[in-house]
Amino acid sequence: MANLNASTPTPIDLGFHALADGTRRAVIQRLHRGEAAATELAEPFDMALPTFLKHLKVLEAGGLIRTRKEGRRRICTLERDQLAKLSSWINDYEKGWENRLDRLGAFLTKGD
Amino acid sequence: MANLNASTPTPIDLGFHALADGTRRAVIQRLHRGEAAATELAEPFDMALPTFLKHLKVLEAGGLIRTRKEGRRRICTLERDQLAKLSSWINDYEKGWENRLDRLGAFLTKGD
DNA sequence: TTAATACATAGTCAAATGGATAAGTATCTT
DNA sequence: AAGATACTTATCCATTTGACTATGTATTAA
Repeated sequence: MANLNASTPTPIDLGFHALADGTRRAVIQRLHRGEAAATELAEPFDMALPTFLKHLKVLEAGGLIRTRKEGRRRICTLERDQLAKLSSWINDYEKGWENRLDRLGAFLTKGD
Repeated sequence: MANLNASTPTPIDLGFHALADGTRRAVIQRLHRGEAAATELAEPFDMALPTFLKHLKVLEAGGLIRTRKEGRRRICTLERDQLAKLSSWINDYEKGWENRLDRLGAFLTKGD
């Protein structure tokens, strides 16, 4: 039977999921030194390119990177804000704040 | 075909994986206020007990909780060190340090 | 000592994950 | 204009995940 309680994963679910893999963490490390295109990022890994691109999508879904198209290249940059949020989840264990800040964020951006 | 490159997940893989689920994060929140038995922890969740116990195992595999048996109850306590390590992975992006500190830790505890 | 409590184990199942290959499109470069 | 480059999309496959039910075991309580 399918999971009837299934709800879409939250951004924080997706963020931590993205961090739960060595390849993806290595990409994050690399991007700390500046943005790069997909194939450049893929180069150190012994993995088919479509497989690697899936990792990039997981990172993007987790809000950890942003990507844009430049000509035929897809440039990836680190989203330091999301890294900070995930770190805060761990450290700010007054988790009431988490929800209040989330609602505040939703309020402040509701016009987008 | 099976993945021939498959290697066992690292502790940090398991740690972040454990954090990538709302039920498990709620358990962590709860344990910040003190240890508790499995069934007590399960009580707020609309989920069969064996399902919940699997979440506890994922938390334990991720090093985020420790458990012990007290009579028929299984008591769970938070492993703040592992939370700190995962947070550090995010914040200390001079990742050379990660490995050096791991080796230092191994050295300092090698007599245990 | 019987019954209730608190797990523990085993097995099933659908969906997601992480890998692959093959073939298509879009953008430079020559 | 043709070829090379850099993705992109589609499909496939084994394993893992996260849910369930059913049943077994070990403590405690009556």
